[in-house]
Amino acid sequence: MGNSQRYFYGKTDKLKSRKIIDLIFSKGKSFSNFPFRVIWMPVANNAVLQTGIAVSSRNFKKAVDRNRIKRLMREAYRLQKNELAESLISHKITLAVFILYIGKEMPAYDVVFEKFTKIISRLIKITDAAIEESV
RNA sequence: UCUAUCAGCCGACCAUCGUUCCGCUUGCUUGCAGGCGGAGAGGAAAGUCCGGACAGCAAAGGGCAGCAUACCGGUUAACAGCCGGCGUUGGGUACCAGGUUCGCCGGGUGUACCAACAGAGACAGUGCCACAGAAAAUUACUUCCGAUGCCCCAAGGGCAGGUAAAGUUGAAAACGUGAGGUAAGAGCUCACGAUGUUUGCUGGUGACAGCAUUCAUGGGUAAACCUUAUGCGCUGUAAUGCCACGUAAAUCCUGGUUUGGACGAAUUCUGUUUGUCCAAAGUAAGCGGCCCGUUUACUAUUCCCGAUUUCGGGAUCCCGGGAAGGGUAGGCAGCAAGAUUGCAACAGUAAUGUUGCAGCCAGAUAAAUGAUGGUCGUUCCGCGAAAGCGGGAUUACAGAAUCCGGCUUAUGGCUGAUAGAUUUU
RNA sequence: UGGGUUAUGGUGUAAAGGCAGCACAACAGAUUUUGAUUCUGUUUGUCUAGGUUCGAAUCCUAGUAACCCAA
Repeated sequence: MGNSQRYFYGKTDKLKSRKIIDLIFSKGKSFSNFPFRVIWMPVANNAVLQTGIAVSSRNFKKAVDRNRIKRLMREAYRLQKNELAESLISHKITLAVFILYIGKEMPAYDVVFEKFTKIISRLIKITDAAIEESV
């Protein structure tokens, strides 16, 4: 790492393991910031921060719309997640996060971007608090 | 200009950041990070409605059941697709005769036009056809008649009986019109016509068409059962094979024979024990429904009880089958060169096929192909005589998931070709 | 990805091809000083589009929506 000016969201940064996803959904903690719902949990893993993204096919029947929303979410996350990663590195924990879109209408990119800034700052706050508790 | 059909295309470039795969390269922690280069959604990728390829079920046999298809010929790997033809129905148009209130009306025939057709069989059989109506398929309500027979008997009437021409109903009513015939009637007979059937001839590969002939005329429904013909074994790439990790080598249920023959061995030697092979029966499993047929297996240690050569019952071990349950959620192959794409020539009415040349064209797996800005192009709105200026949009339907051939459904705009209609010259 | 089932008033559910019912709900009226209960009446429907048939909720074809299963 150390090159924090660059904004990657590659293969290793994505949460792909079925095992961890099942674990996170059954035992992880969550909060909502409409139209998003965030599920997170500290997990022992090789990567510092892994994030998954999903849109319900119940709310969006067409694959085109689901892909569109996921692309917007990925873009917003990619540009803002470095702050969170740095905080995690300084605290020396690894985190798994899963973000769901629970709205029922197509979002605009500006709204998604603003919501993600709030989500990221809240995640940083929460992890700091958790570390202090455990210490 | 509009409509229909067919074919083609859906913005271009630059900058910044990013994404999946491949190749080269640098670094080391040997599978990760950086750099450079290349490739990266569709006509329907969709629905999953058909047909195949491919894989597994040992091999994929026969019959029944089940499912699908249904005019003919061609095409194809195959198809319920496609192409060409045949027939039926409807429309249009032309002609013919008729009626007319001169506006037109209904009928018949032909056709090189257009459209639709689940377009085999209702003369193999069974079922069904509400309400209405006499009657919905061997029937008779109102009628008509009562020649024949019987009764009252002058006329005439009644009954038995005959009849289905006329009437009403209905979606559908027992070939149509005319004449003969009769007691009244009836294809009962005849003429013309309609429809079907038998046989023959001609043309056509064939569906079929034309002509002659024979017999008939009792509706509809097979997207009711069914009959005939043809085809189909079942399951699907999350199939399947391999590697790694891990669990349960646990639990429950069930099966693990009999007879005969040949050859050999042992022995207490004409009887026992045992090995191999063959045959028959039996049991189990497979050929995913059933039957036939067929294939494979029937290898087993020790102990206890009854009985005491044989045998019966039970437990344990081993093997086969099944049930429920436990574990894994990682990787590789399948998996991207093919019924392939483009162009040309040839064969064919066409669908399509053959040959030649050139090309390699997505491969993800919580699932890549994106975001921002600018210029140009396209288009919309407003102002304006115009040049132009300002603002907006950059699009419809829609996102690969094993791969192909079709079908169906959703779809905005632009370009070209063909056909038709209208207007102007 | 592959396979299957269903669709009938606002809700739950019946109906051999022949008048589309039942219960609850809603609304109105009666009873009651008022409300509840009870009684009477009314409204609202075969998922959509074609086809077969004289006639379709039912049969056939295509579509739409909802649900379920395999791992």
